[in-house]
Amino acid sequence: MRNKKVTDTLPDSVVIENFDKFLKDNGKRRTPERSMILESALEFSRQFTVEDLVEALSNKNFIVSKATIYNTVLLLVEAGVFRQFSVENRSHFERADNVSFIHLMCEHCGKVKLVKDTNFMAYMNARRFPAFTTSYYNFTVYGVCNDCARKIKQAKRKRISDKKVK
Amino acid sequence: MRNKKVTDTLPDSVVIENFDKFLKDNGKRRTPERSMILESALEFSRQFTVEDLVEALSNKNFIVSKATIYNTVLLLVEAGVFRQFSVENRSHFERADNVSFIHLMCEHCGKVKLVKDTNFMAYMNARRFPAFTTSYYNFTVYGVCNDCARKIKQAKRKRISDKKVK
DNA sequence: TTTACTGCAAATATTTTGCAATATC
DNA sequence: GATATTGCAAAATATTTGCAGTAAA
Repeated sequence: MRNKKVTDTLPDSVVIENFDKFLKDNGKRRTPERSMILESALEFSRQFTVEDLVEALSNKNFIVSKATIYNTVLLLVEAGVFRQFSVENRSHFERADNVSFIHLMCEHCGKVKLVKDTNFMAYMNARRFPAFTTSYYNFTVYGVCNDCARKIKQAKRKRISDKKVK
Repeated sequence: MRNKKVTDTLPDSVVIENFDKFLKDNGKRRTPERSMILESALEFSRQFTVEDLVEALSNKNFIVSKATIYNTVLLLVEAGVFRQFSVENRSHFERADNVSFIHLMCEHCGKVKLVKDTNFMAYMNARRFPAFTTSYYNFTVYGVCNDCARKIKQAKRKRISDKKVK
């Protein structure tokens, strides 16, 4: 049982195959834009926004219009490859095979760390709710990461010494 | 244990007092707009949007500008009375004392049901994460409520019979 | 050759901001 | 009376849409 992979994510190649299949099955086309966008999206280890994608693509000198990026990420969501959610009224995306991880979101820098908790997952996977059919769940813990805690403490110290100067 | 109130939240009067204290402590003023907005916000048993508030207030013939409503709900969040989150890139608000409930969100109608799970709460209250200081958490289960499941089934049946007619 | 896709620009929706008039403390 | 708050309108931000030209199948 040790280290039995519960939700380690699919290899990228499988994700790409799955998306190709989705396109074919739905009479949609495989275009260089779509391939590049998926490839770049998979390079994010965590979540990303449309803006992040624009930047990542432009760093590779691959210029794609925003309309196409929006179109494509929504297609990826439809295909079940990524999951869309909303943070501060902006769409974020993350691999659909990441969802059963606990998300630690830092309220200060916005970064998300994924944590696996097999006890919790086992419990939740077995859990049923009355009059409700579960499709997936998202567990996000909000707080402050140590990096930011340190910065906040330093800033506070500075503010106090500034006061003394006055 | 039976029928123990679903949400053991604070009484509204206490919430109002807390907000008043927050205003006083921060050199802010108590205005009729702020009082009415808080009162209306507390009448939502679950989450609500700014648009919901506009409607609720206008039903009471209390016309407040959107700018003031935005200003006030953000103040309520700052005061720790409500929590703000984002669904489909729109701000939603809910009482901060609701957060430790499991949220069952119907992907079809968007309604949220709160469920208490003492096992889960006890586990999470004790849970610590490395290099991270928790402030609160949100556990949302996405799926389809029975009401919507029924509607979807009916719609499907209709589609099939429509096809036969063709 | 058909028609799905791309990219641009315009449209939409939500939230934020600047500022004059007003009301609270 | 000083200044925080309100409301309006304009600005900012993210996303969606319409459409002409382009390219995948």
